[in-house]
Amino acid sequence: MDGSAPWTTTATTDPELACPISPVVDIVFSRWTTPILWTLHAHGRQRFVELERRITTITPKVLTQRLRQLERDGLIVRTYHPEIPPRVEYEISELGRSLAPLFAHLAEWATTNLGRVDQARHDYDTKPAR
Amino acid sequence: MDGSAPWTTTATTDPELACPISPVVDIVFSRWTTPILWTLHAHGRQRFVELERRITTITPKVLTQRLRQLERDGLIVRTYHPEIPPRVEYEISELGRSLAPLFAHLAEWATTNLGRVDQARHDYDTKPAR
DNA sequence: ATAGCCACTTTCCTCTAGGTACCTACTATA
DNA sequence: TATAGTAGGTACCTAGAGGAAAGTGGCTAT
Repeated sequence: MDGSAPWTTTATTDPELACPISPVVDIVFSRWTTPILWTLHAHGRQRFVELERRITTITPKVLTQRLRQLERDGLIVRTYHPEIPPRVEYEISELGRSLAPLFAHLAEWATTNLGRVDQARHDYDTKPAR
Repeated sequence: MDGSAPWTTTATTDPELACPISPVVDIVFSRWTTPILWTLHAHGRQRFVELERRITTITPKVLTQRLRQLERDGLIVRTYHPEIPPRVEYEISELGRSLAPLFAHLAEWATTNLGRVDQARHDYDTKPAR
């Protein structure tokens, strides 16, 4: 590995993956994974119902599915307490925590540039003069 | 806006968007947008067929759809040359270029942590001891 | 005795991104 | 005449993600 920027390291070689970040996108940036990770990071260790209540529009089925996937990928840790009633707690793992600066970076980009995207969309839609 | 980290600025207020980066994810991280942006950044201004050849598995229909969306969002610029045969060139816009450090960051995370994800998956799959 | 809580699970349904395949108009080349 | 190249467009179809709603089991509170 040389010290050049990641941008320049990719040749045309890879057949399907012309893009080294596609795998990360699959793992981290599906529709519900970012809200879950974000909520977990923002509010710390939480139970199922807490997540359900904070991410108001998610259904329990999908929440379970995403949590299982995130657990399998090692991004969160699930702790089961065999009490009555059962108690389960979810928290971000060390690996998941390593995404924090990335998310912060993303949030920063959002605050400064989301307006430009809206503007671009408006411009595109209001001048159909080809 | 105070100077606190983006992480801490989100309360439970937002109904659907418990997560400020969801909009960015919708715009930038769909299945084909990252390979397209990556390829455009890595190889500079390109024509339709060049993109098609580099992102080997994409179909022309989808490539058109994604390019249109990226153009509308202001992330790329499309230049039409009314020649014979017609020539069209795509390149990253300034707004799109502002994503570069983010992508580099992502690529870096991928190289250092993707192996851990694989390991976590393997661990999860090979110890069904609940 | 009924209702409720928790953490899901199950079934069924919808919706859309993406895939397949073929088409357009024009020209250069063989 | 036929083929290839260019930048797509169009119609049809499939698969998978996600939504809606109800159920489960064990206990507790009223």
